[in-house]
Amino acid sequence: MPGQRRPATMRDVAQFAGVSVRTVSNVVNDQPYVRDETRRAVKDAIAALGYRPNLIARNLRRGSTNTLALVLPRLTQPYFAELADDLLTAARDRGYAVLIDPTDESDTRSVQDVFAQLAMITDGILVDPTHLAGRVDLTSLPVPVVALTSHSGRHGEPVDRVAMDDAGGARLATAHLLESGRTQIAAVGLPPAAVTGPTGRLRLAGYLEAHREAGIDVSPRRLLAANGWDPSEGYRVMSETLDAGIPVDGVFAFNDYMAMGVIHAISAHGLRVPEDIAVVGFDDIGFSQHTSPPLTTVSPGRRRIVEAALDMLLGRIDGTRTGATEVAVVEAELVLRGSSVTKADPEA
Amino acid sequence: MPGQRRPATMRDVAQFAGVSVRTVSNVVNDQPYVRDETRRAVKDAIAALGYRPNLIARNLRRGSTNTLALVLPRLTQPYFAELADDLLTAARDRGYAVLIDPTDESDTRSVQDVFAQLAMITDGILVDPTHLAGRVDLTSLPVPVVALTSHSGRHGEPVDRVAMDDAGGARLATAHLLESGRTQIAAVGLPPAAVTGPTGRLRLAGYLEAHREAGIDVSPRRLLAANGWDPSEGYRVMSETLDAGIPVDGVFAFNDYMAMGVIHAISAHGLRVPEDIAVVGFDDIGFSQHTSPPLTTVSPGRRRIVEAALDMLLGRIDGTRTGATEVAVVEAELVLRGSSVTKADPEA
DNA sequence: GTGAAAGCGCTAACAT
DNA sequence: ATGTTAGCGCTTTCAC
Repeated sequence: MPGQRRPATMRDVAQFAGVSVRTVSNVVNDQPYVRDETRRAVKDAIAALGYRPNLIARNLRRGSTNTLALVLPRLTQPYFAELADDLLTAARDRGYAVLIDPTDESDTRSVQDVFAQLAMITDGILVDPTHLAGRVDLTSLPVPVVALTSHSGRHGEPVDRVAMDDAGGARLATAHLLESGRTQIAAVGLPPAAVTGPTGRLRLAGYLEAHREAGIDVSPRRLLAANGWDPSEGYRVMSETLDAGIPVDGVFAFNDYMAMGVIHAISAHGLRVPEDIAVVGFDDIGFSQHTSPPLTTVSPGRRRIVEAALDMLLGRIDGTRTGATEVAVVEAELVLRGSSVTKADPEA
Repeated sequence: MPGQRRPATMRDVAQFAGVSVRTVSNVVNDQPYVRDETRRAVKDAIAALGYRPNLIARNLRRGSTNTLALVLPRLTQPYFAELADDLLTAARDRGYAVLIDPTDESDTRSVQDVFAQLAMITDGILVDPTHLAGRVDLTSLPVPVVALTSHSGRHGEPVDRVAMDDAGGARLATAHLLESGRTQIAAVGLPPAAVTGPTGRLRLAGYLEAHREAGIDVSPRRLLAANGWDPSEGYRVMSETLDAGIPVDGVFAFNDYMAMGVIHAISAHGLRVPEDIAVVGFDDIGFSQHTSPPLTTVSPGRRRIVEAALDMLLGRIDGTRTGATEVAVVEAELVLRGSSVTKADPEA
């Protein structure tokens, strides 16, 4: 345990420099009204004493902490890890620290308490609310909240939010499979996936809509439920389907992570991707470029989502954004890769 | 912007309950010396006013924040994401919030400042120091620090640390390949990988040692440098090697994430894993169970690393751990999967 | 068992 | 342009 000496306070600096604390504060906070000479003396004193302003005291006084909270289920979902990474970097570049709070099922705390606590120690909260469905009232917190949600299309939302276009993206993915001649397309990731919520419903809706537009029937045997959106479930569900002899020539997995397991199951059954079964995922996580074959997927525009959400939140915090809650929808994009397009068939 | 009313303070509660703030504080902090009757009255007042103790004020007074910091390069590396996830959960279960600070090359802040700031707003810091090599002095911070490092074998470390057994794990991985009859084993991930540092050196050392023990020569043509430990580099490096016609029948990739790219490159060249080339990675990230084929890898004992580090750090914080710095080494384990073992050949 | 009051280190209103 | 001081909301020493 080093650094034993009591850290220098503002008073120490003032005394050392022969000025008042007021002046030290002015210098530390780059206030204009300080003579250059005085400023210099104070800076010297600061350097001499190794003074650093106590941020907790500043927080108490100012009532703000320069910290944001990010609430999400688990970082083990690569999409969330990459989302968090983007946010961490973006927030850091704007001078904010980020507290990440994992609130999945293993969490025994009261969700409302969690938010109340976070509200007290941060200036604003970003939250992926899908897994909290209704267990928390985000409207009565003392700090602004921006939700990162699915695009439900509803209006008059209780909090600001940035939505990805789940249904639109799913439609793109499915239409792409249909256009390349696939007609027996499995959808992987329906409820009872504990944490699916609206996201799963919307991606299913996009899948259905694409079929409707193409005039192709959907078989309930190819609507596959998963208990969680991870590779093991993708693997299990796909294996069972193939074992059952259900014909499948394409798969739309509701996320990339599951798609990994799907591809694994397909090759374990001696079938080829994409020749026998084409696979498309959702999320465009980093891995997807380097599966074998690389995964065609829907990019939800993660970067833009983070930027938009941060803009909204900081706008609320500094008061430049006022008035009714806003909803921003970020468009999804199809990223074509080898898992859905054969080399001989790059017609897309 | 809801919740307009000024939050109730301890004084409000005291007044409402007809007691002094001292008593309210006693009740809030579960101090013994309060009459049951009084306690009840205070609790009622708290409920009636919706009082919540102001954590910032408490922090200032107590000089502690119940928050830890985790400093690492990027969450885009799945190993770090999973490490962070483990820590977040473990810390949450012990009543600590976690601030994650990404400090990679894109960071323009002074590393020393970053730590000084974090030290001010947290009770302790966990850091993966490999990417900070020497740019920071962790010994003179006002809070305890525990480093999550490679096992260099050195003693008299300046800070507590928990090390994974890089060299031992790499030896296991390589020995496994050699024992299954591979003799032309590429090592993927040598410097100049910007962020490699000791980790890469140690994993290389294990690779070399296994060869020495087996009496098999190492060809420098199969020591492959990477610019970063991600799939695209694994892909590039492996492709170039195969294109150059360098004979390879096994690969030890210094992490799983690169191994994804390696496998991709191998199949893109029309070769099979493991029949033509066996592949082993390092980290045992979640994905590795569901690549095609599943990836044999070295599990560094991530969970145990996190638990040990948290124990150390909290021990220093609450003073139950004192004295000289400690080093804990967590043993690595080989996890056998399909990328190194053919079905016909499960001799391991 | 409870009350009064000091003070954590800072910011900013009020002085001059 | 700078000094003096109140007070952010809490914990805790000191009284009783």
